[in-house]
Amino acid sequence: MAPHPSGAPAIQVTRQTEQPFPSASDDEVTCSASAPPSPTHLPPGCTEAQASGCRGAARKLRARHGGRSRPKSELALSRQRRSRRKKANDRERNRMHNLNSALDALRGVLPTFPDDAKLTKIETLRFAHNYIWALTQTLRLADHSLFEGLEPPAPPCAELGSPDRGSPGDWGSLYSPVSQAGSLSPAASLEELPGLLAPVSPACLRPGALAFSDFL
DNA sequence: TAGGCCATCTGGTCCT
DNA sequence: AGGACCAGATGGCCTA
Repeated sequence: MAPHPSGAPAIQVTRQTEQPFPSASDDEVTCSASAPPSPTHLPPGCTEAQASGCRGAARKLRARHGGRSRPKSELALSRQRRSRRKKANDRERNRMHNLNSALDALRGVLPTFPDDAKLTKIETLRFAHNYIWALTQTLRLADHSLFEGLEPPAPPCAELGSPDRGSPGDWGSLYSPVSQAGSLSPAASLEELPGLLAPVSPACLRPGALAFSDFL
């Protein structure tokens, strides 16, 4: 594995993604910007308020430009549209890259074998969901045993999924050191997980006890 | 070759 | 107005 060599991966999911693109110098407004669902092309005659939907917008535009319309050539308009599209595409690509980075970070904190095939996106999300659920259950069981001063309960294999589905995708590394090292840091209380988890589920660590697919 | 996964483009909608 | 977000479309790559 070792996707995150040292320290927890920093997942920076910001509402406002950085924009490597300089602010546009667009100086003109096309009708389509404020018009109702209009396809790619500017409705012919739109700026002349022939179309009822664009009338208000056209008037506003004229007002903004001091009452003087600035007709643009078809060429200029299309060039402008292309430029905007290109910028939007760049932003979208960047956004998806950020999303994928976050997904990679998530993969990094999920326990997998080094030779495991990379989880797909949907697998990663499902795995994470079920993994969190399993950890929660384990913590709950550990709390129980602490309160009652008893031996830890039986290995919660049943809690972790269907027990007897050992398969090529065996998943004995659920509580492996690799999975614990620095990867569970987001929640401070989780730093004690290794100690809590270890005694609780020895039987589940047996190869074959847990199938990777149990968490998907 | 079919099917799954993915990246990218695109237009629409919502939000600031 | 411009950016973020979303979903649909499309094409490429890979594997069974």
